[in-house]
Amino acid sequence: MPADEAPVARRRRSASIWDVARVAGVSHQTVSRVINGRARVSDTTRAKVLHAIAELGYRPNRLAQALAGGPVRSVTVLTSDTALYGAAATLRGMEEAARAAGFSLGVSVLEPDSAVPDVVARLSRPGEAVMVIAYDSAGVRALRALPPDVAVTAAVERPPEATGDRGWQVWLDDRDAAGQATRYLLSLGHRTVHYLAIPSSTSAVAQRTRGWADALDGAGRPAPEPLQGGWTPRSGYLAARALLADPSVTAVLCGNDDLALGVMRAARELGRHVPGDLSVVGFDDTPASAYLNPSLTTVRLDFEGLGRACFGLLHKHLEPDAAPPVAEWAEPALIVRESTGPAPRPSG
Amino acid sequence: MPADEAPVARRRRSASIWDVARVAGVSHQTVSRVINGRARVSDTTRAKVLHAIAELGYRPNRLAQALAGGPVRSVTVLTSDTALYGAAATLRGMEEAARAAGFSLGVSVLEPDSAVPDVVARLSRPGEAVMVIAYDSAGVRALRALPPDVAVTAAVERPPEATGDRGWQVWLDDRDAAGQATRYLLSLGHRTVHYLAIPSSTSAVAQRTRGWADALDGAGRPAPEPLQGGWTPRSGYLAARALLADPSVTAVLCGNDDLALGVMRAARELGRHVPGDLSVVGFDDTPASAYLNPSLTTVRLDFEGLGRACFGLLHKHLEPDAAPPVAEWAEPALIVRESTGPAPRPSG
DNA sequence: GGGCGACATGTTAGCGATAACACTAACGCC
DNA sequence: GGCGTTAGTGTTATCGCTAACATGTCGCCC
Repeated sequence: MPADEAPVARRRRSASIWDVARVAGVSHQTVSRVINGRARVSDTTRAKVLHAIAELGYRPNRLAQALAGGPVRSVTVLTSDTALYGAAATLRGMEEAARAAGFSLGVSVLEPDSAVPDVVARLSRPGEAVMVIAYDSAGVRALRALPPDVAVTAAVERPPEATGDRGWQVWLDDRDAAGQATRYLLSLGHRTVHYLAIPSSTSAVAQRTRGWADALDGAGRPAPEPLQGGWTPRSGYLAARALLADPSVTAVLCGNDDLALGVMRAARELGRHVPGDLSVVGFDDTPASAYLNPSLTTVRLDFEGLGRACFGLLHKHLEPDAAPPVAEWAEPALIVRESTGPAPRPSG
Repeated sequence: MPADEAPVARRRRSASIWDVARVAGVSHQTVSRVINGRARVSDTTRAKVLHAIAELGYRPNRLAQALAGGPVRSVTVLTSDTALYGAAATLRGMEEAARAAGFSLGVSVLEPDSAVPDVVARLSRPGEAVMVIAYDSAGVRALRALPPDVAVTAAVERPPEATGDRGWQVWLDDRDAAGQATRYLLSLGHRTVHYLAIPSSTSAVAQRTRGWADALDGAGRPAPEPLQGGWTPRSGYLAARALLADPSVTAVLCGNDDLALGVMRAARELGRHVPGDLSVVGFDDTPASAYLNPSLTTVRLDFEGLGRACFGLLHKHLEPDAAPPVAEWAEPALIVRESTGPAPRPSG
């Protein structure tokens, strides 16, 4: 009985390298050579094969290519929350660079509590190439958990201690920028600067916190206890409701722009004018920050460039000869806008 | 030369199903049975195999699994600009649902000008499962270009004309919400409502535009020509600089929150108070919108739910028996905040 | 006690490609 | 003419896995 007549729609198998070979009247290996172009094939043969490929609508099966030991050209990104600007922008940069290099990208999101074996199980094969966006503790944990047989580079919040690790990690040197922002606020006459931190990725003190504290220290100013915030505007809002009860607080540096947004909202509700009574500085320079009311003074961070570089690093390791040199990314830079101003004159 | 150490995987071939079989003293097929759990294996044998797997740190190679005809459980998402809130949030929803179902997700970003064959070439194998985020024309083009052998579902801006297509597309029914927002503004006493549109995905009139125009029509009000905006705050800002020169404009409905942000900025610079002189409504309800100054009246769109549903649909198609029913997503809803208010009394 | 299922397992044949090697024909050189 | 070289092509093995079929081995029933 012809199987064709079955009512069930049969999945017409699409063309394989063998079909192309048959149509072109050559061996499958010759087809492979034409596809990969790394061995010599005569022009007439090549033309026949290309013709057959077009006729059959043949596309190489990447799974089979990879299995058979061909170059893999696919990378998995491990990241935690893509709702966060930094992670999302980094991912964009990675994607862009990967696409430019002809790599395809897989994305796997880490839950705050995802177990290590789970993470490892997501990788599709041994030797898998991975990039980790490790700005928070989930990312850092995942990075540590990766088995030694995976090729990995990472975008991290702070430079690793071990020098051996530095080669395959990239980060934004925002310590300096945090200091710069702090000094800028002091120069406006603020007695001190309060810091509302984003959650840190490790137990160590974050770079931004360090930069802020060092700048205060350098100026001989008291460094208040840094406040621990979250990532969201809401979290900044809640923290600021408490913080701004203290009238001596006139300048707040925030770990990201979302926190700063929440802080400005809280200030408004408490009748504190920004920048008249309170100066606010953010981190990230999200696209919205220039349009806020008031527009936000912030530190521009080149997450996309970092993402591109992270991929570039990985590419370099996977294909040392083919990969272009790893591009630089921009240094963090303070962007002064409307949310900062001279310290208020003490009333009375 | 210590730089070599980190990311490059030690090329020691990792354990295969054969190694496990040897260690456990069974055939490789029995190992396959244990892994997939869909055939009977005695408890003692299973225990031996599991022990061997643990001992060797064996992980199945998904490429080989897929190639050999096993279930594939991986999906590629085609999207254009992940910097846009709608696309990013949809992607998050898809990712979340895919992860919950044990699928892995590939992401491929469409350039505005990416050629059709390019897009098709990105798919890793025939029969690939694909989701398309088709809120803009690049997405719609990609959707149309997909060859018939790929399983595809899509999140689209507006319902397809052909009823046959409806089964595998999902969309947010925002026409009604646009009407609701428009009627709300009219109820505040505004004579009419201007509309600043996001770029539309097709040549047809977008749902939001329809909803807005219909509401004005239903109220017997003149419908001004809709303004064509882009996606960014800057684009809203520029459009509004021109629009707000006309003092009769008292209410603006914007195609997304970013445009609204730009409009509010322009209003401020032009000395127009929001909401006193000008009411502004957005679309999306981005996380920031509640914290803006003034906080933004907007239409909440459940992009994440839509993304989850889009995956659910695909899952249903790929594994009709195993897939759970496709979850509902929330209806668009108008969220009234501070950026809208009574129409200004005509001066003089 | 022989035949028949059910169960548990092994064996073989692919999936669609690449790698390694073998082979053929044309060419140059002495 | 003999012989090595090289370009072009075919043959075979292999990647790690699953599907389909083959092979035992029980226990059960007539």
